[in-house]
Amino acid sequence: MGISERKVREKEVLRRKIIQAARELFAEGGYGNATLRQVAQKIEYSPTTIYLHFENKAELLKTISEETLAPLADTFNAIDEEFNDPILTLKNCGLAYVEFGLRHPNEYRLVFMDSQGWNEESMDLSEEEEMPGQWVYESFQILVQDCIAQGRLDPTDAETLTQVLWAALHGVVSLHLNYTRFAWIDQKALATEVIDAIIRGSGPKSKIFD
Amino acid sequence: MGISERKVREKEVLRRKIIQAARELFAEGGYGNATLRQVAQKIEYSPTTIYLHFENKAELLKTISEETLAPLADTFNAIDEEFNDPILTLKNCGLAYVEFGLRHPNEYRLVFMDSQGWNEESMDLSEEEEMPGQWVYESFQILVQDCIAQGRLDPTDAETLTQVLWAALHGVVSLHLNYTRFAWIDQKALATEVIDAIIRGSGPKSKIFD
DNA sequence: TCCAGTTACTTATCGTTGTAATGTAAAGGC
DNA sequence: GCCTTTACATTACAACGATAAGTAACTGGA
Repeated sequence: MGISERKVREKEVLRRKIIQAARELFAEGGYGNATLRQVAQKIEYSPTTIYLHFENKAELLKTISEETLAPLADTFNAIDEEFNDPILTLKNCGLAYVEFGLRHPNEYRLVFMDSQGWNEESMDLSEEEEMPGQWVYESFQILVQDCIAQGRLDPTDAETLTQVLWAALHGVVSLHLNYTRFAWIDQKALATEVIDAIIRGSGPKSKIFD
Repeated sequence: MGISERKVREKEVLRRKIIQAARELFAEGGYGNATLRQVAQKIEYSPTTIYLHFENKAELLKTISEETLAPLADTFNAIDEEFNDPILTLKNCGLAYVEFGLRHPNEYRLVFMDSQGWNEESMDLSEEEEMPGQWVYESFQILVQDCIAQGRLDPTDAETLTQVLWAALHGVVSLHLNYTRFAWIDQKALATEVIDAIIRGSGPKSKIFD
């Protein structure tokens, strides 16, 4: 019964074409400026065809954003294997996070800044379901716990420290995306300094991190 | 010639009515969900009348947001006078910033997160004009410089430290607004810890801040 | 081989949005 | 008393996301 499988494959191909076209338009003009009609025109299908593959515009964009953001998890894993030191891993993951966010501004916006559009009503995240991008928090939490377990960070509260760290890193990306023309110091230097300051400020009292 | 002055006054009254109505709708359903037609209906004028007072929807919302955010400057000044200690002032201004952002989520979003919509094209911020909300940075910069001047913070780079601090504080607000149902620790505790960690991590080596 | 049903689309359409062009009634100035 | 300006309303438009109603091709069973 290879025919129906070919159909499934072909359907998947069109789905990929939609995603690809949307991704490009989306990257050019940003989230709000991309329209379904433009996407449709780019792939030479009618606008309504998109609705056969995605519930609505929000779901299409959500799909794209999550797909784009997924590789960050791999990057985290690669860093984890490269460095044996948990503090160094934490630092480099933080840097990677910021760099990644700035390299994918539209997707970052959608997942970490614009979730208003689909978090409550249009998308139906049932009560305790995870918000998109929330796995980033959990990744950092594990790293922080590692640091505490090795006595490299103050063991009072892993949760608090993780939230502090994520907030600070997100702040760097978020402000950069918003104030693109502001006289920021070098982004990598800023990210580094943010992480270092927090790690220094959260280290065990007896031992100064260098 | 009191007649034309009355006219000006009446025009100002209508402008205030528009702003007030828009502010309410805006606060209820958020930025994107408020429509000019709803605003018009609320004040019992035609939709196009709004265009006699504001260039477009973006300018109306920008006006509202900046008006809402303005009192924060007064709060900063009040804090500055209440505490003589620059570190304490910095800490409390940071806390006030976070609290303010969370109390005015829509306006905060517009100024500090959604500026994409009007920063480059639709609004004409000529080359070196300030972005809205940028004064916050300058306020913090002055406070950081005060701390450095008194030897309470590491004097290497006021600019870097200010950016670190602002990014971290913004991150707290921004993430809270985006992940409203996330299991955040108490917002005030988080903000406090963010500021403390950074101040601790940026203090002069000889002296531990308490 | 025929035909009912499904699949994968398109076309036509709806309601809503921001906004521009045009119309209009009242008031002010000469 | 006429002309212009002011301060609105009315009408209209293009574009949007989304739905409903077609339609042509293909499929599977009798």
